[in-house]
Amino acid sequence: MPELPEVETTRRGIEPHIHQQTIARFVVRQPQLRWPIEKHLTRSLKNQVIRKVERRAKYLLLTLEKGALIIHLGMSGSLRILQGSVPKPEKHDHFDVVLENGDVLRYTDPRRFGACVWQAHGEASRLLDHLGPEPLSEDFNGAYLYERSRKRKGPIKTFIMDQKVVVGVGNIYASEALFLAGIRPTKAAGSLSKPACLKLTNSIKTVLDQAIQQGGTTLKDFVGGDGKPGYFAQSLNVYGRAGLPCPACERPIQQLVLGQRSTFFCVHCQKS
DNA sequence: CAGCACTCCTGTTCGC
DNA sequence: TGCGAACAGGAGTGCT
Repeated sequence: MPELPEVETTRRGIEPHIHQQTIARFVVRQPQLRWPIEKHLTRSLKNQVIRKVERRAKYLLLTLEKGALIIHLGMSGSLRILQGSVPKPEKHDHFDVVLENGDVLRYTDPRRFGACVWQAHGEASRLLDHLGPEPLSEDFNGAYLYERSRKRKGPIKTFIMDQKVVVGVGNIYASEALFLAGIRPTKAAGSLSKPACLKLTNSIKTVLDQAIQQGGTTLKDFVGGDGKPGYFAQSLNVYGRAGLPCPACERPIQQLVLGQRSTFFCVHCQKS
């Protein structure tokens, strides 16, 4: 399921192929994603040049001349570059961005939790407006997390998954970062000490960095822009490993539900 | 504002 | 073996 590292992996994979390329056609086969794909895009994207390929949180931003195409991969989405003889679209291939040079950027998303929305230049973005800092930026640090979390009674795991607090930390990496920091996921966010906040921000950065370097985590069907899977799954310490031995102390990993999300941790290694 | 629960969807896994 | 139920999950939305 695409979290920040998977989205960044995708961005890096497609960027060299689509940057400064002109869109010849935008073909929509299934407009019913999280929000319907606007019909006018089929006409209006035509002939526009892709000026920038960026990422904000888990959103991919293709900046064109008149605005930006905001793409979210949801939990089962992927984007691939197709070159040469383009294979026939399959069941869940919902749209294609066809370039003038014949290459195709194809969006696939079985569960259709993803999105593709148009953002005209100058318009305020409902989607991007209220997002917290990027986890890998200097704005996200121990002091920031400490300050933001004061008086918050909810569990720290839920807190760091709140996109208004910090973006891009999804269910997998939240569990992994808390393991690395030795912090119990259930601990009230507001009760973390300053050093714990510093440790946690560093752990989040470390986990995300490593995942990006390994091309993301492929649990089921994630593929990067080049169609290849990620390799971070083999680096997971706790996620999805309920009952299996903790990599550090060999006691069984525990599982519980926080904020309606499965949460994994080690009772022995995550005491603070 | 904080903190929930609900919602979208389909592939996979589980229980009988 | 086959069937339906349960589960997974990002994050916007709406309610208390």
